[in-house]
Amino acid sequence: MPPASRVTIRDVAEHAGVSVATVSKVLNERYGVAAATYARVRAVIEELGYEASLVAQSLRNHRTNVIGVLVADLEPFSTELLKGAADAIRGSGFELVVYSAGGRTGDREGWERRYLSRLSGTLVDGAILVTPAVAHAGLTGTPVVAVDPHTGPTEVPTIDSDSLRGGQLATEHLLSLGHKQIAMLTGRADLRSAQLRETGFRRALGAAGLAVREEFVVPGGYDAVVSARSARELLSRPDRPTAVFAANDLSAIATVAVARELGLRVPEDLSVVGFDNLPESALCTPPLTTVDQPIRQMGYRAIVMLIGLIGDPEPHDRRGRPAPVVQGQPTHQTLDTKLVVRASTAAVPTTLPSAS
Amino acid sequence: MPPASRVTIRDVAEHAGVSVATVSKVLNERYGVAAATYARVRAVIEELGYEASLVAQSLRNHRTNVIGVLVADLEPFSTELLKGAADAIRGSGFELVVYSAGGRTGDREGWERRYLSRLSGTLVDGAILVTPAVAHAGLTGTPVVAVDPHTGPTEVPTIDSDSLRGGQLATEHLLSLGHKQIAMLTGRADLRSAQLRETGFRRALGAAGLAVREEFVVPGGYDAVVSARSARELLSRPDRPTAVFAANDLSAIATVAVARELGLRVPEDLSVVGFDNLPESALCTPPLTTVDQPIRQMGYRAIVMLIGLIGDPEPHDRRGRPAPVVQGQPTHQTLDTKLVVRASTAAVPTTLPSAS
DNA sequence: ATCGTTGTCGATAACGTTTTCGAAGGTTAG
DNA sequence: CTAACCTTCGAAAACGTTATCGACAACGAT
Repeated sequence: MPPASRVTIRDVAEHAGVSVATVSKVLNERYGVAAATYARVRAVIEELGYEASLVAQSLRNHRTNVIGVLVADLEPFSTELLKGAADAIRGSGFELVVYSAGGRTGDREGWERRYLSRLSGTLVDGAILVTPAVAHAGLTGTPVVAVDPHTGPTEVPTIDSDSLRGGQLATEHLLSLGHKQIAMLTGRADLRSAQLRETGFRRALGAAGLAVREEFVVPGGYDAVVSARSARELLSRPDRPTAVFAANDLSAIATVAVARELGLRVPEDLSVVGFDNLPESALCTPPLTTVDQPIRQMGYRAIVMLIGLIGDPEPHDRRGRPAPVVQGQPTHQTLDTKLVVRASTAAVPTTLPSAS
Repeated sequence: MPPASRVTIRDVAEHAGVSVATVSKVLNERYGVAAATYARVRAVIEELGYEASLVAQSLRNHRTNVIGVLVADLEPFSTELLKGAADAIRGSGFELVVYSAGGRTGDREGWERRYLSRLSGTLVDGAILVTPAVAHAGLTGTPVVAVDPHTGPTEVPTIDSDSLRGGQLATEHLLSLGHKQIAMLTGRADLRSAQLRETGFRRALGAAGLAVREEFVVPGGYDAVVSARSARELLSRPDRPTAVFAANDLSAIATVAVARELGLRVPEDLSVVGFDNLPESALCTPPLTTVDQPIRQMGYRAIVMLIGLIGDPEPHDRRGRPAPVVQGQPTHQTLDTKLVVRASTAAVPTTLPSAS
């Protein structure tokens, strides 16, 4: 019982009276070891409690079996996504490292760039970028998939959801309730999803023959505190809107809080619809009408896609068996969004709230 | 621009006209390299965009700078803890791997055992066990700290919160509101925290001169679905309790849902107090009275303690400087709990609810 | 001149694996 | 009996680092 030094493949080899090469072969189920030897080595492995060093294997194999997830912060969206990723990782033979930048939103870009570059010669076989800010220019050959990517054209494999349609659904719902003065809290300006939700909003209004009042589309930044600030201004106006579409649930919840604080009842005096369908949005008061986005699914798909991109290690000589070559799955996936109506929206009051 | 093969320390050495030994020295800021050489090598590193291979370093140094967090599932508690851990990890030079067993609660013990054994010869320098089920018998010399550990005596360094006092606080709060028929949904039987919350409950009742009705303490398992089942039975009784103390917020929220479903109003007909103070417990309807447990803090402290246990790598020859030896910090920490009163509890109705 | 001393640097042996490739022995075919 | 093959195995070269330790030069002091 040597508690100090780890038991290595050499120890196993000596105890079994074979070479390390042979031990390695039985470990990897390679062809060319006699049944008797195989059994003996297996027994010694069991007896010594040997576990191969992942580090040494990685060095030799150029593959760590680790996937990195880069999130700016562990807010509800990332958290939910992480669950899906964890589901997908299970049994895949990969591990999950979580890189979180943490509170400081200022140097988000710098932080991402730094990690992206480190990513080159380092721990992970591939990475998932959650709501990334950077264009990830000149990446290092390490496979990457982005979830809800930044705006602008990108060659990076991507998972997102149908934000355009989602934005339309939300807005149409409000319109169908009779609302005409509808405001929007937009999302993080650098993300494509935010842009699309806003276009969805504008299109729906346009289709209904309504002009958008630019002073009614205010920044929310996918963030609770900036949303609260904008909501306060918006709802303090004498000609305040009767409904607001928030670009995500965090913003919507913040809006509800501000409304309550200003003495407005939701949904009687103000309808609010969010976007995301976080678990907490069903719990809050009132339960939030929102656009469902299959976040866990997105995390799951992202991992699956990434693993596909990483590919199998060369099957080598294990008695023939040509590599299956499963290439060719699509490199962009957009998942469906749908409206879920709960209690934060209601028909516009017949008596207009003091507007003209 | 060779996009294929990574740039290695040898490349840098050649470009700079020095040996790999020298490059390694400048990388690690070792003593004994001339200023001119240092600058030249640094320049080449920059130019080539060289990043040292963490894998090779790990192999050589016997240290991976990775910390593992083992969670059974990514429920709110683990998630919150993870945030604290992520905060603490930042700038520490370590990375965080998350191992999640996932839904399947059946083989929890088997899963833990498996990972614990793998942990021996593997990726991480240390690990954090969140609500572990196993005694982690004969661990491998890898430092480990447990958060909210299993019952029974344990030598493992531990972080938890004062569940005993928390249980008492919750119960005393209900008592002070005039409740006499108080039920409890217990937690996961294998966890010390669950046991202590129950003792706190019993002690408080005892101190108030009330006998505990054993049919009122029912299993909740820290789990929403088993709690819901127990709550349904409990609240269907003709002599149902007027208040219930749930061992965690998940159970409390489930109880509220069941109550609503049975036509009981919370808090008018039934008071509910939880335990954890999850973020969502402030959002739900009604906002939950609960015992606050500083979960993020616990995650933070766990990482700090673990890093302390791992210790600095030998400082070697970087020009003297004896190792500081920061040993001796306590190996068990119990954080304070406190009651936060919100809207799910109220005074017991003066007219008894049809009981004798 | 000679002898330490000091300052720089590089060859090299690890770290724990996996894979190649050739050697040794056994079997079968001619 | 020889040639060809197949099976089983081990020696050794990688993989990309870091630490040791000796070589070598320059220099001041005797």
